[in-house]
Amino acid sequence: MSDPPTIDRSPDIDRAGGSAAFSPLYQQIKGLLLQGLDRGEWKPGEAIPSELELAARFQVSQGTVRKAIDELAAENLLLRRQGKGTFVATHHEAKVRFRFLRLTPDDDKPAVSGSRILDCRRQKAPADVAAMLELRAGDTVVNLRRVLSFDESPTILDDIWLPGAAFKGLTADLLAGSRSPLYALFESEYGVSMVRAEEKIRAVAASDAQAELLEVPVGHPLLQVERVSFTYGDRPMELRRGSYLTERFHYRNSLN
Amino acid sequence: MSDPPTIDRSPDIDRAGGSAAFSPLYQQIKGLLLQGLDRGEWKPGEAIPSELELAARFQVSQGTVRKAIDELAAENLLLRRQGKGTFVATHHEAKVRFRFLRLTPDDDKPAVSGSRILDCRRQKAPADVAAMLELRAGDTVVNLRRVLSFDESPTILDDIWLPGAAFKGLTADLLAGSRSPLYALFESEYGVSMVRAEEKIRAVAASDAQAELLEVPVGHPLLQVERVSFTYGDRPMELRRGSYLTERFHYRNSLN
DNA sequence: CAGTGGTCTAGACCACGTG
DNA sequence: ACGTGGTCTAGACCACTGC
Repeated sequence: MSDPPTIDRSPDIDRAGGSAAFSPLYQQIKGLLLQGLDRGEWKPGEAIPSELELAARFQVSQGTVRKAIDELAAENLLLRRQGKGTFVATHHEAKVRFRFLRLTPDDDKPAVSGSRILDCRRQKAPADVAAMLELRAGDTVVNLRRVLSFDESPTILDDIWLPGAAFKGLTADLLAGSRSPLYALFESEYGVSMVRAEEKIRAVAASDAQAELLEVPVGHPLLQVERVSFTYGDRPMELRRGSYLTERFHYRNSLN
Repeated sequence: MSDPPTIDRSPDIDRAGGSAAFSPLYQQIKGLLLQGLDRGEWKPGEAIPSELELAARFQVSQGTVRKAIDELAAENLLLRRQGKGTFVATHHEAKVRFRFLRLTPDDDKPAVSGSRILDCRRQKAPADVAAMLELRAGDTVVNLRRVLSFDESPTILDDIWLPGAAFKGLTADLLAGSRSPLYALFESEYGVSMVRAEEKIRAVAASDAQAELLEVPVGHPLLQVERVSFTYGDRPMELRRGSYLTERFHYRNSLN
């Protein structure tokens, strides 16, 4: 049944090169939990075992498991709900979605949104894309382009690149028939959970193509957001280049 | 000496309206520590008392103090240093500064920076500024405008508004003679610690005035960042409207 | 060596959600 | 009534810093 996984309880002796790498127990537990998440042992939205159960499985105290879970919850990988259990975060919840969707209406109106797929094709990765997704030159990628509209007016242009190996069978038709956000679909259909992202933001002038799609003059200022998204082992799984119209929307950010 | 401050240990009975507001002990301790920080009992850069000392003072266990400090450290108000103590965060450390300075060179070169003060005057707050700083219409504010250059080329235009009451005696001369970042100066000279900020980001076209100062054509795309910064009690203490040139720099952001 | 924060444990009890 | 996470405690020991 529960083979207690490999845990190193040695208190600092017997390590290569003196006091090299000291890893607290709870960090090791955290690592084991991360492996479980990565392996899909517990799926997004599901509950993980209770703290006492994990403590028994890993042969540590409840407090140690608790501290491991605390960190994963702080990183938004897990979600604690008192009285119910601890759940794997999922992009199907609005709360998680808002962490990645930073463009918001100036007046906080709801705004009806629509997505139009321009293109969805598999091809060899351009050099820059391959580098950012940590692929080998020539590996296959999926390139997806779309326009998002709010209240019928085109507002976001997305140019998305995904590793081909992980997203077999992703087609424009499949996307068109989906009402859920992209990351939710990645999660449910391809088992890829986006957990963290890095963005680089610039102001640029709209190109001819962009201008036409967004229905603004050429040269119109656009907010350009280049995002790399990561799954569980800090493995990059998406490169997204977004161009936003910011006349009635803005990108919100909090500095803590 | 140490009057143990008011702490409510009642376990949920005797509260108005049933199970209204339950506040754990460690949250109350956190509140007391926040008050101490706000009052300036411990200044930025200084150490706060040790966990054991605080536990004795507040009549709780070390673990409870620890949990309070953990949260304040997670919010970057305090900084723990093993073996040394727990310190009040300060904008004089590079680490803190980077949390608020998000514009970075595309190639991570150092880049020599310079600041030129355009203007620094006291005046009655415009309505929008008053609202965002939670001042009364007609209260005095300080308006500060400056250009920041990197490697001699003007890159950032700042239009900064501060509550006049808290920043008495702030002049262009004083600013010109300072080599430290603005927030470090606010901290040392005026006892105002910026702790958190909210930003709204847009792409806009450069106005005549902006174009001239940044040495670009009128209409050139600029990244416009409107920031409200807060001190300890979530009290807004600065409104900053920045316009950034993003040809050789970008605004970096992490989504967690 | 003393003092600080960091880890780990064990146990008691509370608050919440669901039967 | 039960199981979950949440709080609080007390004590032992470890790791880091500085005298």
